[in-house]
Amino acid sequence: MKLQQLRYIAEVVNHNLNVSATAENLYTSQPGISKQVRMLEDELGIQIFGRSGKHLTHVTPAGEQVIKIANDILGKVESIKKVAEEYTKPDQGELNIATTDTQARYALPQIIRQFIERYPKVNLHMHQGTPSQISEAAARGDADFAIATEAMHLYSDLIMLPCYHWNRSVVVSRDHPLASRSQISIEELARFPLVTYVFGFDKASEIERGFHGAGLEPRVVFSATSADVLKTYVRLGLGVGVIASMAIDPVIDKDLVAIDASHLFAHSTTKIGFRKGSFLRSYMYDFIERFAPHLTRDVVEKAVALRDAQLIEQMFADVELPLR
Amino acid sequence: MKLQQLRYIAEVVNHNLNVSATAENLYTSQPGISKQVRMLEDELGIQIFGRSGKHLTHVTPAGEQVIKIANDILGKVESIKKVAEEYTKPDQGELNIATTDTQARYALPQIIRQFIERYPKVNLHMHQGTPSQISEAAARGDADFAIATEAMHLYSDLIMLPCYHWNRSVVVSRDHPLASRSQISIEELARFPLVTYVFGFDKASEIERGFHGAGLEPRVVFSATSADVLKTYVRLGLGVGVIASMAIDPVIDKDLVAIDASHLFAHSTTKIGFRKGSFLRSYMYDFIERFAPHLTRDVVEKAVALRDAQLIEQMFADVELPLR
DNA sequence: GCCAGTTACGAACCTCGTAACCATC
DNA sequence: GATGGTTACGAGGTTCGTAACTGGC
Repeated sequence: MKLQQLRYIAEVVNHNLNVSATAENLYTSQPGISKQVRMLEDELGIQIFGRSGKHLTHVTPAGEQVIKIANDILGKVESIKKVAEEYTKPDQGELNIATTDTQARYALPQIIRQFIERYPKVNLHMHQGTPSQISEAAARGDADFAIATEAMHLYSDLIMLPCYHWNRSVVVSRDHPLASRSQISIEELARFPLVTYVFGFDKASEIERGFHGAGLEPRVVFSATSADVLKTYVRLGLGVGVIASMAIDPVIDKDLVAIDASHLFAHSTTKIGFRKGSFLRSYMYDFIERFAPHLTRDVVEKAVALRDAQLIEQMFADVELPLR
Repeated sequence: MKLQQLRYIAEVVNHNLNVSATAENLYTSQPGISKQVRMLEDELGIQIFGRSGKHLTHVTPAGEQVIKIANDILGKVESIKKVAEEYTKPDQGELNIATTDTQARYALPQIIRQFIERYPKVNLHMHQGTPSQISEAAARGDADFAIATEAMHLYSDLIMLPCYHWNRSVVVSRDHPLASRSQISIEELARFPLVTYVFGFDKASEIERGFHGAGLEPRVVFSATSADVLKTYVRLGLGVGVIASMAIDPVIDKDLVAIDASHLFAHSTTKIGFRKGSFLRSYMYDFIERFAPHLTRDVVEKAVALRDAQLIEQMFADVELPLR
């Protein structure tokens, strides 16, 4: 058994069992992978992939288990490399952050500015995507951190730590009937067409819950994943915006009126997640603490030791999180 | 980085940094290992081993971390092999049990007889040793199971599950003054020279505690690790034996008198332990359940998911364990 | 001077890439 | 016929063992 073989089977799975595509992605030849995969199967005496003729059609049950462990191994190999780099290049390395538009645009810039000032030799890469893409990137090891609000709980391979609560605001243009109001009821809001985040995406569910709790059905005429896009359509008069309060910039958005809606919808919690068993560089701990000051290295290490999502939730049950 | 290199560094550590001995043990050449170790160090850019001249003197801090992860990886490589064997040879394989004399001699024979009858193709190997040797064998992966009463908690890499409680008996020859007594007090016992397990070994501490609790100091004139040895010296009239009740055979030991001492010393708990993250073959689950019927596969899997020793202890807090 | 690790070198083996071939859609 | 996997084969590199060498105790 070779590490290379484990890499190959893991990557073949990541490429939907397409060996040619895998080869291209790994800058190697297709026959090479094909052969190593079969050699591993021969050595183990089992089929990892089911085949119809020459095509790989599915992963066998035995294969599922093997691939799961192979991914653990490959993650730990990366950990060894990171341990070494921690000694050879203390303040140098990569930091891959997978997150949503809103976080990247409104929550992270301050932190990242400070961070790159402190760690000029750390190369920072941002990966944007849907919450599930984000979580998967972290679970696969493509990203060091996943920062998002929802869907993260679906990946049991991730350690997730709560960072902060946030609320929504209703946003309208200055000439809108609601513009003069300082407070709005859910019934009033329900009369207007809404412009808000894509349902099922990041942060929609609390909005739905807010309306349903009052026996109302929201009328969403336009939805998108990015607050900037939403604001643009609010400006066009398409409807009333319901967006994260932190996504309202007093300068840029001075042509809009924002009305706090924290009494209409329950707050959401943004979390930071990373792969279980992965080694965190010192600067990664530092990043976490800059992003969420209550998540000191000690706290993070304690949470890592717990490993279980429910236990970690309990650990933070009585911690007062910041509100943004 | 090659798996072979990880194997080498792990084995060099297991052989007290003696490369020649490692090479011999792995049936390979000393220069081969030496070279691969340095190649790995070069690749990682760190020293794993500290050297004075040509001798390896110690493991560096970075090395400690790397070796820890390397062992995880090697354990998972074994898991992959076991997964494969679970499919290719369902009722076939190896079972390595590390345990103490007493368990091997009195607790296990029944179970093992049944087990080899059910699984004739499983090769069973028993490794005897002190509790710490036993735990280490399991933690290193040399043994699948560690079965012992003490010292197992020192190894955080092990999952330990409680199997049964047991008590001690006072054992004397038929002509001894105590032979006619049906019950003994701690004060009476303190008047006689004792023959019992080596202190610090398996099961001594509860005996010490029993005496100290009454403000007494036991006078141990002879100690050994094996109940059979102890009984032999009781027969010679060297002293009064205090041994595990299960180590008294009504037939073989009919020349001795055993008096229950469960009211003098708190019971001990025998545990079964195995390495965290290791894959357990079906027959291994079966073995556990035969040895401790409350440890069904479900229960074991739940405990494995908890991972933490304290949490596992809580899990069994209200379980009534059998008494032997 | 002995023990233990390093350097040097050659044989055997393995990995990988190219090219030709073949199965499935 | 296009896509994708297997077989065949040769070049290049890697690993491993033997042998000679060298630094500590």
